[in-house]
Amino acid sequence: MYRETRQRKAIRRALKDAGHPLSPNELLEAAREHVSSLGIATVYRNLKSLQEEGRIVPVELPGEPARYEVAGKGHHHHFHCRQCDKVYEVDGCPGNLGSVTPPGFHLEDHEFVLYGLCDLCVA
Amino acid sequence: MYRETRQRKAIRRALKDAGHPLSPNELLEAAREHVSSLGIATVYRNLKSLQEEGRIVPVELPGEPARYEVAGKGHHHHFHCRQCDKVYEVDGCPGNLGSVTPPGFHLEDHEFVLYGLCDLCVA
DNA sequence: GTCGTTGCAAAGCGTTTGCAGCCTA
DNA sequence: TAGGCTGCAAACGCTTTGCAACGAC
Repeated sequence: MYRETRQRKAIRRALKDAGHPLSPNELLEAAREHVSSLGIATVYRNLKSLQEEGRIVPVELPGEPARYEVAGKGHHHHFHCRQCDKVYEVDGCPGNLGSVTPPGFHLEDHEFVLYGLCDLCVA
Repeated sequence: MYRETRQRKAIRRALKDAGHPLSPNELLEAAREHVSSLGIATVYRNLKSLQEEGRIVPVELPGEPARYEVAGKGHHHHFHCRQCDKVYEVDGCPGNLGSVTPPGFHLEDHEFVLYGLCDLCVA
C-alpha cells in the first residue's frame, strides 16, 4: 500500500540510526544527509503514515514538540536532559500507581518523565 | 508593581473558582463572564505575569496546550480524563524514582501523568 | 500509465508583539 | 497625570493542506 520512496527510506533510516526520539526538525536535518531536497511537509506526512502503520510511536513530553521513536520497544519511559535537550529511554517503571489513583477513577495508562542531567552532561 | 485591573481580577478569580487547571482558552471564556470585552492577548499576558509573581504554575501535559493552576499546592501530579478532557490533581507520588534512573544520570525532577476516566465519566 | 508521493507555497492554529488609547495608582 | 494595561490586528513558529509535477510499481 505505501510506496518505499527515497524520502521514506531516508526518514526511517534516520530514525533508526539516531537511537533516541527525534523531533520533526531533527529528523529533517538527519534525513537530508541522504535526500538533500527533502521538505518538511514530507517529513510530517511520513511521520503520520508511519504512525498509522504502527512502525513508529510519538514521544510527547510536557511543553515540548512531539518526538518520534521506532515502535515495539515495550513499556518504558523517558529522561529529558535539561542541558543538551536530548531524550533518553529508561527501562522499568516505578509502579505503585493504584495508590495515587483517586477513588472512583478508572486508570488506563500513565506517562512518566524524568528531568535532570544525562551522564555526558554531568561530566 | 502590578496593577489590579478588572481583567486581572477576573482571570485570577476564574482560575481559583475552577478548582482544576485551565487552558488559556477555557480561562478566556470563564473570565469573560465578568469582563465580557476581555481579549485573549490579555489572558496570555496575565498568565505570564502571574507566573513570574509565583501566583500560578503551568501544568504541561504531553501533547496538550499548557494549562494553569494556582500555586502553592505542594507536590502533586495530574489525572487526565480521556472522556471529558478535564485535568484533576492527584495527591501523592509513586516514589521509587532512583530505581529507574540510569547510572551516571543526575535526577532533578519528574513529571507524572495518569490517563483514564474520572469518576463522573465512569458513571 | 496510474495514482500515490513530493516540494513548494499558502493556509491554519495557538501564542506573542506593536501600537494607540485607556485606566489604575 | 504617568506609565502600566488593554484590545485589536499583525506577526510568528510549527504543522497541515492544495496543487501541479514526479516517480514507484
